Amino acid sequence: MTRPVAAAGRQVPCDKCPLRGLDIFRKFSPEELAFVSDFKSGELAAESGATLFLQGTNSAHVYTMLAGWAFRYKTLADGRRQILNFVLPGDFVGLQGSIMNEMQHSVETLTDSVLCMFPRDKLWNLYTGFPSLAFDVTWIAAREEQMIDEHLLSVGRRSALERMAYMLLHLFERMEVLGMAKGNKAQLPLTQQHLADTLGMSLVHANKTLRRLVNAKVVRWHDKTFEIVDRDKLAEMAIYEFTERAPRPFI
Amino acid sequence: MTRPVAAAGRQVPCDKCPLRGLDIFRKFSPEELAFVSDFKSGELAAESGATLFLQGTNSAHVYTMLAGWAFRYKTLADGRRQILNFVLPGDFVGLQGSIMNEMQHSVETLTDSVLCMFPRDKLWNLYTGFPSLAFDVTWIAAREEQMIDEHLLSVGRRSALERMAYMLLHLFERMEVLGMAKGNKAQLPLTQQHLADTLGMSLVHANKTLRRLVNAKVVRWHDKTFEIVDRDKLAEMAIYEFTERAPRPFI
DNA sequence: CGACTTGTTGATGTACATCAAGGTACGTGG
DNA sequence: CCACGTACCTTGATGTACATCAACAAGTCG
Repeated sequence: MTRPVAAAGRQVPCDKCPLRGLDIFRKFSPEELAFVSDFKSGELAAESGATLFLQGTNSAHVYTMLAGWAFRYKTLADGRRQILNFVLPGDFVGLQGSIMNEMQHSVETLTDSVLCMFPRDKLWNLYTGFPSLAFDVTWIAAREEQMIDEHLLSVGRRSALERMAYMLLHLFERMEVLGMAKGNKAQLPLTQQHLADTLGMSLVHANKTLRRLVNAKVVRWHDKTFEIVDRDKLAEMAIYEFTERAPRPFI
Repeated sequence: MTRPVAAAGRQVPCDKCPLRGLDIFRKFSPEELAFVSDFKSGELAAESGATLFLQGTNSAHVYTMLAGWAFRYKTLADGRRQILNFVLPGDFVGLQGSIMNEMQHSVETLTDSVLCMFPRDKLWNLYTGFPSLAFDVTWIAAREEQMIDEHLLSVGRRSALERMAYMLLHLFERMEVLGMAKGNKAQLPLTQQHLADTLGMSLVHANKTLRRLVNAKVVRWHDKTFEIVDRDKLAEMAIYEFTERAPRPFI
């Protein structure tokens, strides 16, 4: 289940970061870029299934996902698991553990992944030296909260079918802006068990709900290839409300 | 339903803020206090049932709750409502709308309330001038996320009875640290409809679930007075895991 | 080759929603 | 004062969306 995590030396310099080019990220000034490059202490290569953080512990590092998928989750004492959100390239991991003292959730990789490491004790330098970056950090925390809010609405008030439709569309749109989708297709490295634990339903019911979407010719999903066949219908089934994803406003 | 909101002139100076004394808040330096005093542009007196923010709009202000209760919620197009969290004294309201461009949730008061107003366009001064306060803002965002995470776990994976027990205990503990509880009693300004919309269940089922807790002599609740009769049993039913609530670590 | 993971489907049970009705307490205007 | 409306709480009857149990199929990996 939990496999070891290997730390690797530094490889991708921040000015060559492949994510920077995407227009969902604002442009950094040379000074910001220099600071971030210095802030970054290395890279972490984790294989699929690795536990990056464990509920109740703390860590000396914050990470950003450079390449790969992970998920945040919480468990109850008897093993019931709730997946809170998925971590895609560009997302923070472990911020909560650096701001508070202790992580209240766990994080596990879904694929072989590479993460950028930032030492926790230098986070304070970011706040004192680069308010624009500090604002970015808050922005990221607010966006994460926004996603969980919507997810909570789903689990609390949407039916299983609506929830499933919403989550698939939501994930697909996140992948699209990252350039991880090709047309209406994308690689989703999830099992149905992950989907079930995300949507707060049983594995069997997740399967049957997904089948309904497939039978209705709204989506396709074979091996790890996911395809949206009828996007409008999917959005309608999801009671989806489009929300603008503006890049953060300052400088 | 939605009643008007009245803005009042400034009344409570920050150095006399009744919340400051609570030990869940760190002490401010004189400089920080002076900045916050200047940042605060006035107070807002809202009566019970007032809509402070509406999903999809934005606002020129951020608020902190000075006295009173409110709740954050989202609705689906057909009216289904999910309450995301409750706002108690000391909590931020509307931060998301100031960091992002638009609020993705609504906020409504549960009681007559007084809020401190802070103009959105001066939030940036806080980041440039007072990194310690900027860090506080991020800390608050992280704490809010932590609460929603736990709530999502509840709605997704706890049974109705467990959820009810968890929420009552959680709210009671939040009130305790704010000095709003007397022994095992506290004033909860909620209706069962609010509880149902918080816990993602129907009003009828919320009533029956609550009755079960009352019949088991675990809690009492008459008029708006809530009482915990058997705290250990309530915690056990909630699958409650105690989490340290340390004040924020820096300075 | 068996052992394991992942997906699939039907049968059965149950936790929940929905519907319906009635109760108390409050207000209002007559 | 009563009649009326409204907000909130309560309880029983019925329906259904979901969970659980069980079995099997296909792929993969040692």
